[in-house]
Amino acid sequence: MRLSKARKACVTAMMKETIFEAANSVLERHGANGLTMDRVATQVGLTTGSLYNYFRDKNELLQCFYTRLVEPGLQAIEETASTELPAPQKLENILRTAWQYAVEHRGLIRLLAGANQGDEVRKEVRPRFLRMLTAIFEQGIREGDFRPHNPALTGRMVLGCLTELFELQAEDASQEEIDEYVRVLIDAALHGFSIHAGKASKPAGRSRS
Amino acid sequence: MRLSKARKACVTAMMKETIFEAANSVLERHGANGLTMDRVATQVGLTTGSLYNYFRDKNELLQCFYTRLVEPGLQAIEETASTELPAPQKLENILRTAWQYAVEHRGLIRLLAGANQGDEVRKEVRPRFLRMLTAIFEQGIREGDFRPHNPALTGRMVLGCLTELFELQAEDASQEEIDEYVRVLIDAALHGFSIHAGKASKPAGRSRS
Amino acid sequence: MRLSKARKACVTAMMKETIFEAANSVLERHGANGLTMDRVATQVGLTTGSLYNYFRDKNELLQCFYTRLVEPGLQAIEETASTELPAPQKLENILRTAWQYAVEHRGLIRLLAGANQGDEVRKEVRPRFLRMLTAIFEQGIREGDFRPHNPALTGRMVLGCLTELFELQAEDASQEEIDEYVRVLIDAALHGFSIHAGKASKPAGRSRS
Amino acid sequence: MRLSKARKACVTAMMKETIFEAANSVLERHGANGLTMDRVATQVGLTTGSLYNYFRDKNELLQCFYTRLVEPGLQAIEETASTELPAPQKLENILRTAWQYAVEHRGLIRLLAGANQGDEVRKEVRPRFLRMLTAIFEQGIREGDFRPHNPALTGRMVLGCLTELFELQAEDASQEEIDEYVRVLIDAALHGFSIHAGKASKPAGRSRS
DNA sequence: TATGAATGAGCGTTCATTCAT
DNA sequence: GATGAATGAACGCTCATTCAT
Repeated sequence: MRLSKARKACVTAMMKETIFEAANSVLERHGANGLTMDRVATQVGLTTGSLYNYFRDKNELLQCFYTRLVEPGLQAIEETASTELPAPQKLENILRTAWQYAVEHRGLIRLLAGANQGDEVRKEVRPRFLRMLTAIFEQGIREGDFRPHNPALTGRMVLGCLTELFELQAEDASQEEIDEYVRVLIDAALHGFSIHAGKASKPAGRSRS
Repeated sequence: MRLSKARKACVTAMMKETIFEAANSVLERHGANGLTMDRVATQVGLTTGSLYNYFRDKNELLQCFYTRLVEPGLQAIEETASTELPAPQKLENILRTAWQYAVEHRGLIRLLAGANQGDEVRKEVRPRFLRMLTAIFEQGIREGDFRPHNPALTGRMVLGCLTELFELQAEDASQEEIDEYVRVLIDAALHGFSIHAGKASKPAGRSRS
Repeated sequence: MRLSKARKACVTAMMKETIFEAANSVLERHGANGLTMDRVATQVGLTTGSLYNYFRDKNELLQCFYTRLVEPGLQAIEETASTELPAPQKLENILRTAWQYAVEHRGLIRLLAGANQGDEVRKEVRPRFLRMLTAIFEQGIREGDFRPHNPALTGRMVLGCLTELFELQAEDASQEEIDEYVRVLIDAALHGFSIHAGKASKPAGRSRS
Repeated sequence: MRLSKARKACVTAMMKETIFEAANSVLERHGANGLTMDRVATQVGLTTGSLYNYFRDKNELLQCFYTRLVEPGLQAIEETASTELPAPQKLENILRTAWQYAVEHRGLIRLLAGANQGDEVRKEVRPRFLRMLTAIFEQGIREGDFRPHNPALTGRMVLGCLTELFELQAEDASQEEIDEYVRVLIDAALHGFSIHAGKASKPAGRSRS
């Protein structure tokens, strides 16, 4: 009896997972506004009504994206951000971690990009992300890695670039492209593109060819 | 007879314009998902059905955003881009022009930000914008203003930053904030934030004052 | 143009009336819980969605019962109650008026009897009716027509009897039966059924101590 | 084998009882329209599906209210009614018994008051109650306690007043109020409220014939 | 017999779209 | 051309009911 109860809970949890992944996949294919309970159900091979055995309502399913993806993702990233590394290194790590996340959960991005549906999720994610990036730029300035500037704005920029990174991935870019994107972004953040800029930092090689 | 025909065409065109502007205003107030034919009609002072005398369907109305806003906007920007200026200056001009556009057509941004509705429009705008930005970076590299790098990627980044600029405006940021954002962005593009960056090349202070 | 606008308003009003009557008839046939937008629509010969051209939502349609039936009905009855007649006569008039109303709007009663749907309506009607009946008994006591007693309770009783009157009508009772019911009710209110009633058998005080 | 069969039947019967009581309690808490199989199951500690081992469908469960509550209640009342007491006394006893019942089974009243759900139950209860009350009035008339009149109608009235009594209780009236209500009702039935108590108002005619 | 997962019909509601006038 | 009434598909959600295990 007790076993079966535990088993049930487990099965239910797995089902929630399955449904959630179905939602994710629907999200990937149809975007935030195309995320229909019906489509999700079909994707799992269920009827619409059955979903409600696992989620009280659509919102709870959506919340799931937050609980299962956003929250741990953000935490992972925030962990990265709370290391002792210098700001530029942190930035790179964060970008890579975020991108990694995006790769594994392609649907999430479309939800975050969506207009109506994931509003509550997005409302949470953006400012949190922004705060974190801002903090990193603050650190960079404080520690002398970055020139003084308004870190809230640069935080924003990186967020924008990150969004584009997701877009890149949505377009099925290769791993190499992604890698390069991150590299170039970090590089730009550090030295910009002015040719006079990195004289020393890029002693030879690329800069002149 | 021919005259009346011409007049008719003209009147129709004006009406389309009116409707389109109504849609724009609805977009501003209610966002992409709140853009219903009904609301548009009410805004113009027509009936829902009447709209279909001017636009085959909602999509065609949406297309209008492309024709009337995006297209001229892009053209303005592309003009800016086709001047003889050096790339960095172009970049700044473009950003300012784009931002100006966003200010004047707040609805457009909400459409582009929306998930489903303006998909086709967005599908057009992005690559074109991207191409242009890429070209500028190519120019900058060619002319020795920028270090060699993959310009398609930097174009993307700027596009991302631009999107954030729009977001900034959507949050009702002040003119000063916007200005600063653009300045910082240009600055970053040129020199990055590394404090060691231009050690010699930038002996004193900020690059842009 | 102006004419057509007026005409439209008129036509709309008539349609609302039609729909409302359909709702009424659905109510009669299927009871409060069977009052479906779909059924109403079918009854009118429309699609469900069309109803929403006339009523914002189901609740507004329900409100209509209050506005069109309950309110004027109660007002008519309250007018009856505010005349200069002695209480017993008022009582009779009220019962007759109420019954008249019930005859003309059979659905209303089922709504009032319903559990969920017409809750808001009923929440208004009962206390108002109760207050009125109570007032009449108060008057009757004050003017010496009725023996002193708790008029709130007798008000309740009459309300209960009235409900039964409606039930009677729901069972398709004949006019004669109804008439008799009212007569007997009035009679009972006045003299009760005790055969010894006025004899003097109750020289002092209450019958039951 | 036979024993186990009997035991089985017994266990089943007890389970039905349990479920029924759960339904009752759900009814009390959530009203007629809130009576869902799911809630009942939860209340018993079973699964929804299990209920169907004991009741073919929801209706059969509802029927149970008739068998277990209404039937014995009516029988108790009918017993009261079949005593040798004079009609007025019977009336009072019945009212008190009915009220007692209502107190003990608050759920039942909510079911009877509900619109759809308990329809079949109500369809049974009303006429039976009516018949009984009618019989009492017949007796009263026969034995000379009541003036001659149509007893079916007065039965109805008392039924209506009884319903209001239930309503009173649903509003959480105090025991005193209830008592007073019954007292006043009996009083009214006997003597009405006319202060002249019929002395002159009914000089001749009906009262004696 | 209990379970619990699944069903399917139904509800209220929205909205792009059509069409006779 | 404008109207406005009507449509129908879709959506989120509920709940009685079924059935393999």
